[in-house]
Amino acid sequence: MKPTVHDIARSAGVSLATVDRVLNGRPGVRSITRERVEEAISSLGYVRDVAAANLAKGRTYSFTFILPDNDNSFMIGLRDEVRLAMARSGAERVLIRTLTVPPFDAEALVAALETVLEEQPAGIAFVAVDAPSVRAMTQRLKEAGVAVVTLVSDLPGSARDHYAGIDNQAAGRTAAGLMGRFLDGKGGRVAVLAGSMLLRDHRERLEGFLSVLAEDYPKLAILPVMEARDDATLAGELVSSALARHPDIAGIYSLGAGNRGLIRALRDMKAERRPRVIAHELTSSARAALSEGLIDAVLNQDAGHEVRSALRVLKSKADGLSVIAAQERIRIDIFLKDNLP
Amino acid sequence: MKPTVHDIARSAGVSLATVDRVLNGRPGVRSITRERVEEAISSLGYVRDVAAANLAKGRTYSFTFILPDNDNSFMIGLRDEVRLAMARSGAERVLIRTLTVPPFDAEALVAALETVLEEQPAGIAFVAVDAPSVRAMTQRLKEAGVAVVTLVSDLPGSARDHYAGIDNQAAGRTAAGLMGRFLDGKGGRVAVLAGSMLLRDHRERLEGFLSVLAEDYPKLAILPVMEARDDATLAGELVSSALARHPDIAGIYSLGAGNRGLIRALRDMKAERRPRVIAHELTSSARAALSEGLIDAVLNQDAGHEVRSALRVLKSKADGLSVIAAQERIRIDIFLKDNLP
DNA sequence: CTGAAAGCGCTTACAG
DNA sequence: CTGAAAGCGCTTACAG
Repeated sequence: MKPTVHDIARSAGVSLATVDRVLNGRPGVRSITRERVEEAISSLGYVRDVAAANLAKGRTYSFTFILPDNDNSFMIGLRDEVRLAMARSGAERVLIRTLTVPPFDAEALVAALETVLEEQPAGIAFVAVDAPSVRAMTQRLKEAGVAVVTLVSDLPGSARDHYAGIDNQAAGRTAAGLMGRFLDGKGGRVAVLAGSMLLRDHRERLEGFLSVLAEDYPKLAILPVMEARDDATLAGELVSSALARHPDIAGIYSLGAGNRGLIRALRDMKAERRPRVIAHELTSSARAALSEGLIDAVLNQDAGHEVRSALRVLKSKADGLSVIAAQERIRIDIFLKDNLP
Repeated sequence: MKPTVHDIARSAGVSLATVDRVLNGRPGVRSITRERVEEAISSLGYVRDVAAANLAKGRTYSFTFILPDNDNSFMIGLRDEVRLAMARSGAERVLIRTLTVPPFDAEALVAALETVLEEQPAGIAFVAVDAPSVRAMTQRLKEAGVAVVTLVSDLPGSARDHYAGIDNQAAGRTAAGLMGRFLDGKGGRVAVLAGSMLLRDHRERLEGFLSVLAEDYPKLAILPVMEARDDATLAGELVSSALARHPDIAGIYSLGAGNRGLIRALRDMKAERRPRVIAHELTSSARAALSEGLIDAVLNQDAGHEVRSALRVLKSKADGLSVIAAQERIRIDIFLKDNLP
């Protein structure tokens, strides 16, 4: 049978309270006693029953998610997933709070984190804005013993415990690998539609995309990046005018949001003139465009997975447990019309 | 505060034991009493604390995994993942047993299931062999109240609770969608290398592949399917001779195991003559071939995810809980050399 | 510095 | 048909 605290107490000749003190690294135990207990723990091969511990502690994990109030489909979906997690969380002694902040606003994010810190939650997940002030704040959170997970957008080099999101460089490289093979034997120009170069994930995708094209497909000519600020109308205009100016555009990589405008521009073209198109995020309009054949491939990050993973990691960190790395890796899903879920 | 059994007992004016009987649908409660308790449960919005219940029950879930003793990389990896899960399971009152059986052998599988049934486990996961006897056995397992999950290979139309594996039809379609786009503007023949048409997953992949090629890329000519029985040597010979006979082979879809032989044949060719190649399962040799540029894309099922998902589902079913469908969908991973994990 | 006792939310014999 | 009491594995005041 699995050994329990009782077995350890008996074997070490101490009381339950002392076992508990040693188990949880609490002070007030003579080192001789501590050693006796530790000896018993390891010789019996004790592993703590976390569920029982939490029950006894009457512990409810309180976690806060800070999400930008962006109104694009992806962020809406992300907020929905957090809401779903909140609904499920009751059964698992987890209390999730949500805070929304204006997007891309480091000051607002820092202010929100400050507020949350005062509530002393067990953990925080937030969509990072890449700024020194956010890094400094993250450091303070960690010093206060709060588990910190960045969600969707990372803060590399900061003190955060974990990043729940995709590798955007790899996503860009993958898009290039696909595009290069799609256009192999055809040639032509490649257009890139981005949201904003101020966004770290967009920059990283672009970087990955360009580096692979340059290295593996040098014959493909790349047009200057168009920035549509994740705005569908602007995206549509930019794409239409680029297509008008360069009739030899053979491929388009849309690495940001606002795909509805892109799709409209594509639909306006003659079918046989349409370029190969790779876009991000499987929104309902992207899904429709895939089925219709307007978009060839969609790279997707699963918001549900990201939220569940963030939660699992927060819980593990709050318990001081380790995570299963392979399980928490957020993958880049690639969808063609043929493998739509 | 979350209501507990005590609150219900007080509110309904009964004892804890009676609350428990109603909660667990056990007999021996007058219907008037039962109604009073149910009234209290719903009016207080009670949700049971599963962790506490399991602690009280002293319950250990016992699950059995039945795995074929195939020696290809994928099956070896699958068995490794089950072993990892066993190592982790101690902490969660889960006991996992493993049984290996000869592959593709319905009788052996049925015999193994029979043995396992006598041990009355809470649940069973097995790599299905598609046969009526296995279906009948599955039915008996369910009648005995055992949770049943098929792993990697499904048994459609049977009584199993869940399938933890990919949609192989969709995988074949996806391969075709990629291949069609890779060869668009080039033309040529497409060769298909399979393990055995007796394997349901191979048949389904082929079916998906052929249907999309026929519908969307009618200009691509498809050579008769080669069956290499998942044997690397045979695969190498078949591919080499096909390439010799048909110098215009522009694409190869390898939908089974035994890719080492295929890779050898590819390496022997002049680089500029090499076809586009799509294969299955990210084994170490496939990974190397991707990096080397011998293989263009690998469709992969993550054995670790499949095992963890199977376990989660078995646990939920054993507890009579529902599962998060989106979380348990096993995705078809697509790897280029650019997004290798 | 250490221990006895009560309690977390549930279940389980046992008694009536 | 119903209930009082003990117990699952841990933690937490409180007392000494």
